[in-house]
Amino acid sequence: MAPVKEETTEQRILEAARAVFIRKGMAGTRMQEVADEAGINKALLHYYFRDKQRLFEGVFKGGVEKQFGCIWDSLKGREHLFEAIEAFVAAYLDRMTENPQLPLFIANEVNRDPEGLRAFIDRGMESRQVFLRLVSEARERGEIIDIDPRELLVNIMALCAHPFIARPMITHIHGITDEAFRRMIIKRRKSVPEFIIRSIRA
Amino acid sequence: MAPVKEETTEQRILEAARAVFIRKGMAGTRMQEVADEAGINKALLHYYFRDKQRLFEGVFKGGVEKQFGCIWDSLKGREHLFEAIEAFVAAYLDRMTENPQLPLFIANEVNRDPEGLRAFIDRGMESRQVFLRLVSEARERGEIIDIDPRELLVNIMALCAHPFIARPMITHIHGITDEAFRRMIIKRRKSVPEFIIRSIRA
DNA sequence: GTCTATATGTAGATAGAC
DNA sequence: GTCTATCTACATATAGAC
Repeated sequence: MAPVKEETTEQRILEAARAVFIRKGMAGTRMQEVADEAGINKALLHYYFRDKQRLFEGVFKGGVEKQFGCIWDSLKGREHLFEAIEAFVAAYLDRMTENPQLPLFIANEVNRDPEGLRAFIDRGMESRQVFLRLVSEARERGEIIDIDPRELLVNIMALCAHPFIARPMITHIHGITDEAFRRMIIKRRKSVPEFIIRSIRA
Repeated sequence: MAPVKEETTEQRILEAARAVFIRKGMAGTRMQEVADEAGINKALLHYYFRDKQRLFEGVFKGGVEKQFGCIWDSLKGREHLFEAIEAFVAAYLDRMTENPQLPLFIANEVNRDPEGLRAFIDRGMESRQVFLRLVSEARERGEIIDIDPRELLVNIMALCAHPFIARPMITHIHGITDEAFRRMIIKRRKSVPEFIIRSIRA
């Protein structure tokens, strides 16, 4: 077996592919563009990843799944619903700030191939259980109104993800710069949990 | 000039193209697939629309812009913020129920080519003014808390659009059928305005 | 492991018959 | 207006030298 050298090339390919796939989507991505961005040629790209599909999966498993997974993990070990909501929103917005194109990319690929991304989706099932339990407990303590917890979860994810998905529309319609958009996201770390909790508090 | 016969072919092309573009996006769409879906061949497709770009624009202008426009129009002539929110949400969800793939399609194309869709975005500017005025008036009457109206608009659109954008993720993670998803959307016509108004009511 | 060159398939677009 | 056949360009993928 080869000693553990710097696998810089494979690393560079994955980073490049990740960038291009996220920018252009699966169909819009050209292997040439990935090769260029990685500073190599197409042949070498195919040497590391036999074909486009496997390259895509490599990117997905390697980075995207993990990044989304750690958003879900922010729910684990929480004792109180409101605290969990704050943690989840903060984790979501922070991860997406690092990777503003990610939500749209995910949405696309999940639509394109729902089966292929099952593993990715399942990654959140455990945390979903935690969330449902916290809602149920808060309800029993009379802290929140009677609300469908699944719908609540949809609302939370909507408020986190949508600004990134509709970013060009938002910046244009409100006539704000990218910098102002960034500030808006920072504000939302506080305002979104407030918005949600005001809605559900008994 | 030719007499006004049934322009069924152009019509059929536009419907087919609309369906495929929405399913596959610009990059993922094959002219062959559009031709098949319209029951014609590629040559005839190019006869009616010189190239893919023009076909895309034809679809966009013809259907998508109009459909989104009438969501914005639901705000016009409203006298009270809460009423406006209810009308907007209802219009949004009804239009998207007819066309569940539309929000993701729009999000993609606005990201792909922000300049090209400026006209589409501008279509909502007038209604945006109406909305801002209603927020301001409600604030003066002391009916709502002090909230950034732009952020409120983002939240409303998020709660309307996101379920459709994340639909496969939602149906899978909550283990619900398409029929249950449809029922959830119907419920949201009521629950989303309630959710929003509870948040902002003084 | 990395390159150049090339094979193979396919998509967009046109020519020209009917 | 609609078709068949074809051109051209380009994208994925492989062969083979170094």
